[in-house]
Amino acid sequence: MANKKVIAITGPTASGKSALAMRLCEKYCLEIVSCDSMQVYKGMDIGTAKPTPEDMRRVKHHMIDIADPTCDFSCSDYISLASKCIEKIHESGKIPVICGGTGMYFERLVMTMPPLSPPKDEGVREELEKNSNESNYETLCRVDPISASKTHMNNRKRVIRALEIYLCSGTPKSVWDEKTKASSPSYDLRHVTLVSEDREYLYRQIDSRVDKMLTAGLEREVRELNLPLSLTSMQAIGYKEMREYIDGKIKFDEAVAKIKQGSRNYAKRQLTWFRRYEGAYFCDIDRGRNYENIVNFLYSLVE
RNA sequence: GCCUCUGUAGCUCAGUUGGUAGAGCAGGGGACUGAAAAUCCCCGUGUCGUUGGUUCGAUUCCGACCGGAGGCA
Repeated sequence: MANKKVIAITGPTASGKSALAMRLCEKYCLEIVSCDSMQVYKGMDIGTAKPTPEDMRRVKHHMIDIADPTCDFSCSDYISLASKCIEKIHESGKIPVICGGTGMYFERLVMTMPPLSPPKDEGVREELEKNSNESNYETLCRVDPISASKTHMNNRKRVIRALEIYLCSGTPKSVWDEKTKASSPSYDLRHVTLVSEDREYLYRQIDSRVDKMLTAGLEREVRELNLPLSLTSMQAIGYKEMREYIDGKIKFDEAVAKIKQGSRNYAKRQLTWFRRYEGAYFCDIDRGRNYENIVNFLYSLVE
């Protein structure tokens, strides 16, 4: 059976992914599968640069507004839901267009890995949180030396996750990893990733987009959500800083500066993530001058 | 006008009892398998304000000058 075609548009924040996906989908009547860890949450619209209601009327979007921001939504949840969306779109004879900047979600989705390893266990995590980095890492070295060798001791979250997997299943994380690797990709993937050789340009785009979010009412949005910083959803850039401002911990100008800074740092990490896909088509946005070329290239991928 | 403090990496500042310097942030690179907009790792040569002097040797001590902050008049 021939693999089914999937088009993907990835890249750093503010590089123009969504607009390109819209152009493509409108022309060929395709559907977008958002690949964004924060656009899944309801009510988080301005700060996540979510597609507008008008956009969503014109083109069918999936994986947006599917979770409550008070809930934990994980990568695994994303994979199970998004892969079903892709399946349905294929059944209707269309090509899904994955669009977004969450590298890990993207990676696991296109590799169609079912969530194999055990889910998180708050109790186990709580226990492990009590230990020092050294002691947790020491345990991991004993129990799963392969994972230990790939994880830095200071990376608390990862060390704890690896231990959690072992403690909950009795099988080391590295063994689970091997199993998931064995499940081969089943899509005919056309992956376009946007890059900006001119980093300064990208950073300016980001700064001005943050200003637009502020004008559009980011502060009001965060006030209305009125959620604690401890939630995963409130760790989103723009939300955590506004929360701190609203709580009187920092000044408004400081919050704005931190949002811009955080977004720039995030874009850099995204660039690092997506740069490593050797099979991807890298398109330099070239200060926006390359836009029509990229559009035409995307069109060519459909045929 | 006088007195005191101050001038070190793009920014904020350490430091050298005289042997040409190091943190945080920014910036760059990287990792990433149920928190991922999260988390973590690696990368620091800069006329140590300018200019004289003392010294084997000055960014460090002394003088003058040029910036900046404060105090007294």
